[in-house]
Amino acid sequence: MTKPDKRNYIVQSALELFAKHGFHGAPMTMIAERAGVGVGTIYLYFETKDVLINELHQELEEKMYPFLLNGYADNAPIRRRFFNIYTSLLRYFIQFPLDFRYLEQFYNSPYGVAFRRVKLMGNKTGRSDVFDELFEEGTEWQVFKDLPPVILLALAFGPLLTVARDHILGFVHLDDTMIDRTINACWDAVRR
Amino acid sequence: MTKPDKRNYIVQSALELFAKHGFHGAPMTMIAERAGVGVGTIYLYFETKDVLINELHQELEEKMYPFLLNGYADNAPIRRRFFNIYTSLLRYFIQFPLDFRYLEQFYNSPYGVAFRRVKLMGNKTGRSDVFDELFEEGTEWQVFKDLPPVILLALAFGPLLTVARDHILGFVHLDDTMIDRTINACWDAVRR
Amino acid sequence: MTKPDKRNYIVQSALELFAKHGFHGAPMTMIAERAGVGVGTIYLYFETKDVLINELHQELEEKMYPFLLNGYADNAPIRRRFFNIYTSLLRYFIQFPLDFRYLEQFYNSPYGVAFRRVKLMGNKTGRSDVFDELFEEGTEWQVFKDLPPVILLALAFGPLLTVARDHILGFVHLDDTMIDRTINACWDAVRR
Amino acid sequence: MTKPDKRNYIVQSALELFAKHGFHGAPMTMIAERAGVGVGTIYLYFETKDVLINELHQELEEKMYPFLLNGYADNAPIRRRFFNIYTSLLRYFIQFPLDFRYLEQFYNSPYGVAFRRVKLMGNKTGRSDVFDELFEEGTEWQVFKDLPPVILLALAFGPLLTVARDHILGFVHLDDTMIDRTINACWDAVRR
DNA sequence: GATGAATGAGCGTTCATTCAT
DNA sequence: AATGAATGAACGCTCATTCAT
Repeated sequence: MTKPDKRNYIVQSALELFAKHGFHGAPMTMIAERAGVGVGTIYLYFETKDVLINELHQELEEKMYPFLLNGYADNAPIRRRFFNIYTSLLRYFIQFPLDFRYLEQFYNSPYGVAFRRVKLMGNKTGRSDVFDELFEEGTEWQVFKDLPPVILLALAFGPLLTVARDHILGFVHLDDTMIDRTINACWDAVRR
Repeated sequence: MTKPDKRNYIVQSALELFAKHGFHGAPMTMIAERAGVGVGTIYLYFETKDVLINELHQELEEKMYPFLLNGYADNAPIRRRFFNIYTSLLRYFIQFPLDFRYLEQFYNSPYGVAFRRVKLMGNKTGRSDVFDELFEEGTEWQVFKDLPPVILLALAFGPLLTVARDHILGFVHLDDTMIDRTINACWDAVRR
Repeated sequence: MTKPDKRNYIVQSALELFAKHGFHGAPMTMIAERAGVGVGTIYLYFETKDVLINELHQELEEKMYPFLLNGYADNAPIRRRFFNIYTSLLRYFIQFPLDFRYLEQFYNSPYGVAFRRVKLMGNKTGRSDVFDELFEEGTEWQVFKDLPPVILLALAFGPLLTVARDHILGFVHLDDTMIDRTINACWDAVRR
Repeated sequence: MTKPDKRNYIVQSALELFAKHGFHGAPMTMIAERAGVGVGTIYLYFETKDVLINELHQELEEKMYPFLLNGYADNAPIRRRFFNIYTSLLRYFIQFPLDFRYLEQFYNSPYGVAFRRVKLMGNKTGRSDVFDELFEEGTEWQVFKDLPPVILLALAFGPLLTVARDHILGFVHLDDTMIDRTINACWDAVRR
């Protein structure tokens, strides 16, 4: 097992356990055991549990971003871009349910709130940029309803999160058709 | 202090502390202290901390239900009923941010998942009934899009949760106009 | 076992273990076990291990103080007072070797240094008062050598500490005669 | 870097860190880092941390010994020899506060107690020899009080340790005059 | 010889739960 | 019914020591 391997095993183990049991339901010892390393080893790569949680979030965002941008064209019509990116997002959630469950926990915790607060104040690089751009442009061209960006975002993001969770928990099954119809409904919500 | 009084103090204290600090950030001793009772007393009314968490949820739903149904008329047009109930819901969240924060945590935890699983399987009384009825009828009359009820629910619920949280966290301010526009957007999402 | 009993068992256990093994050689679990209580119980009486260490020191000083002042007369000649208090001190160390070993560790650690620093700056109540008085008066009356109080103190305290330790470790045996001769020698050191 | 160089860097680093932070406040990794070597390297030269601590003590004594004997003449009068050696000792402590702090910690720990026990039983070479000789001869010639050597030693050593510590901690300033007066006072303590 | 990533026993501390009063 | 002192398993984290390279 080479050095970066070990870090990956830890990250993967943490992802799975945090996703399944929540942050405080997954002790460091359990993460270490599942990763096949000693507890101390985790602390070679992550200063504290908090750091592990935050870096995991960052890695996930970095992994998700290119996934969302796949096939995305800056100059395509807004509607197309909307469909493209939200379909990608929902597919991503479905394809990587662990990531989704993790991110949900993250944003629903002091970690995520702190993160959003920072993000909404200073404008950081990362996921929101492309979403922000889309909504700004759509508002400017009067394609979208006259609502604050935060609410427009909520109208599209909110249902997707709910729907993805329901799918993962088995309460509904999202095939391609259903995904498309769902995104369509979100589009109806935001478009003028 | 009569018996049910004590129970109420405990419930209120638990609500506030869970809402503010999360389930594992609120020790039983702290709950007892704020409620003005001994720790042991809590265990007279609630077998374990888990039971307390679940019963708190149930009480909140029971409190919310009449609030939502205020002014609700079974025989009103579907659109009106939709606006009525979702506006009530969003107002409730805004008016009782503690309740909202609590419920959010609850549904975003193993407690809530278990609860929903039970609810969606067997047919329970409770909140979803009136929503279910609304969506069933709306689908039947072809007012709503041809989507599974779970997804229709998500299209209206999802944004409301997101938007309520953003309001409580101070990321956006929801006044009456904004609430109305938001519900309108949700209506656009579900209506055919 | 009544409530204050428990605290006493803890204090006694901590004293013995700190004296024998040093602060970091005596884990809280070991202290609890020897005291016949659960670990958590210690934390009912002492906020942290540091607090336990500091309160133990304070209790010891409070216990020692009346012991030193036994038979001490403010208006006796300086020489008599000197003999009285230093004989008492040495006897105390010999009679309570645990206390001595504990205090030695305490003053030889960041805890003790911090304590002395505070004491030498602001003038606190406690042990040093009577010693200080003695040296001030003795200097004023030109009974003592013309040296800073800190050094006069060292000339009497230093050998006593060394000698007490040697006695406790069994390197020398201090009977009454030997104690008297030792104090006499200290007197020769400080007197003009 | 030649082999003995590495050992020296380790020893120096250990001295500084033990002196500043105490034995258990100075992890092996920290010692290695400051020495500019790998942790494993320390274990090439010292079997365990305990061995490192003990060998460090031995090296310090070996360094101190010639320092004390500087200008010391076996055939000089006892008084002169006394002044010579104790002045040297106090100067050494002041000039090498790191050494002093280290030695203080050492003698105030199980390490030091074990060391002294061995020394007082068997007859070892080292520091005490010249002190022992001095006190034996002084007692024989009736220059010193009729006290066991251990106590005579304590009467001179004790104040010096206390006074050196107070100087290093900044509680008093020892210039040449003060050093001389202090040694004088010690002489008064031991001389008949 | 030299390294430093890896280890896991052991630390100080917390907190859901119990039970004698 | 009501209490809160008492408990100890379990937590996050540290660090002396090892060993493959």
